[in-house]
Amino acid sequence: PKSLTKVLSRLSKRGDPGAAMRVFEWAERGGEELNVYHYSCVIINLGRHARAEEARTVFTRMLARGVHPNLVVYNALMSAFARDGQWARAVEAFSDMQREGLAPDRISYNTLVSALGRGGETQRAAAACAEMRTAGLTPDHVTFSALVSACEESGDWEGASALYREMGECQVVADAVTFNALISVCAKARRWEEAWEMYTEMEQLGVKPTIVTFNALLNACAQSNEWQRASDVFAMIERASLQPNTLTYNSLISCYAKGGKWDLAMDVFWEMRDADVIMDVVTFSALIKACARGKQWEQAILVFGEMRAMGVAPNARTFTSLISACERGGQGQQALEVFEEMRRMGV
RNA sequence: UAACUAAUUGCCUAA
Repeated sequence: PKSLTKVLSRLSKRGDPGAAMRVFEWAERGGEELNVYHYSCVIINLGRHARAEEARTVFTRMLARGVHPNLVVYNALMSAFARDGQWARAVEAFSDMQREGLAPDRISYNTLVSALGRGGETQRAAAACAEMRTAGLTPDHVTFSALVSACEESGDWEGASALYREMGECQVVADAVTFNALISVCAKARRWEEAWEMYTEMEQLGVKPTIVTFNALLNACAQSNEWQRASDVFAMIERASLQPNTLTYNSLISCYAKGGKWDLAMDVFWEMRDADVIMDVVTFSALIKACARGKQWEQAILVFGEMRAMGVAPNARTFTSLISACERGGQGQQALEVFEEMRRMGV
């Protein structure tokens, strides 16, 4: 039974929801004694992929089999709803859990706060945090990070920095994820100065930045049109002994796309190729956008061709940028052809 | 910067 759990959890960590599911169903059919650990693995796995309905189905099947759900199962179910954007159903699961006589723990509250935050319900998220205190649990760095992230959608950087101050008052120590979230809020609010301030604060406190930190800073450059600073931020990555990833390069390309620097964006593309970093649909869409803004429709078409050659499937956003590139270049006929190709591809 | 622990919570990109 323990080894079956290990297999299930390993399969889900490798990001293969189908495989874990098949193993689970095979074990179920084989008359294997399935316990709460097995069910939780599957629910967690489905939840990670925002497949809330299936998670819910497994949950009911578990009840039908007479296996009693514990806190972990309820927390996982809430998380599944949260990822699927169904905060109301996460709240419902939270009440169900209480009705079953289970006392929500810190993770339950954190999951609830996160579910509400993702749903843009910042007021309710704050209320959940207050309720957590009433229940005798103290919010931790995870709670605060979730609350900070809840400020991102609205770009409420002032609310986020108020939370940061509150953390200090509560003696909760901010970690890298907290700072990354803070930087992201500033990025969203197009506040480069504040984003940079958060980074320096982080450095002063001796909190080690991660690649996400630099990705968020690069995004802050892009949003605030500070493309001149992008190469400096990028250079900091190597000094921190970190590896740039696809998101890093994509954000860097976005900096140059916003600034209309299509040639610099293309340089990033070559660098990405040399570094053997995987290029995805975002990479190419951002490049095409850079070409569009730089009035380089022919280059945009070339990039699109490269994308197809590499087997990366374009989506609606890719085509939007490509069509815009053609239109800006006064290539109405070309734009129409691109449009028709999009239709043919069923996008 | 050790290792160990059957499962659950917070961070980044192209409109």
